[in-house]
Amino acid sequence: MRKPTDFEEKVYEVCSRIPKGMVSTYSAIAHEMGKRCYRAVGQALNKNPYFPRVPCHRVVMNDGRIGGFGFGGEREKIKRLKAEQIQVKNNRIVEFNNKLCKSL
DNA sequence: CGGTTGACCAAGT
DNA sequence: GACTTGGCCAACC
Repeated sequence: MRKPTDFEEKVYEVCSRIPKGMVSTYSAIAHEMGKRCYRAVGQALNKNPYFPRVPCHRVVMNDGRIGGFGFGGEREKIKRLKAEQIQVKNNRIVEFNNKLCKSL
């Protein structure tokens, strides 16, 4: 396994700050780092060496879509989200604007 | 050091 | 609604 870069560590750190029952977006995390590297954020989460520690399933697209998930695919991600009272309908977060946590 | 690859985004068709 | 295009940025080869 490769050692995570500073960039990736920052992504994991920010991601771990997302409160339970809330979600954030790749764009928001990138913005928190003062850059627009939303794609790189996604790649960092795909590797995600700190799986249980970092709740990467709370990170979704800017439109409220699910996006992807390395472990088990979107199905598993939706399942995990439902366990935190975040409901997903037709591949979209229900009341996404209400659950979204933009400031970390 | 140039080209390809993504858990992306926005605008156009 | 879906599909395509161009842009974006770090990691990888």
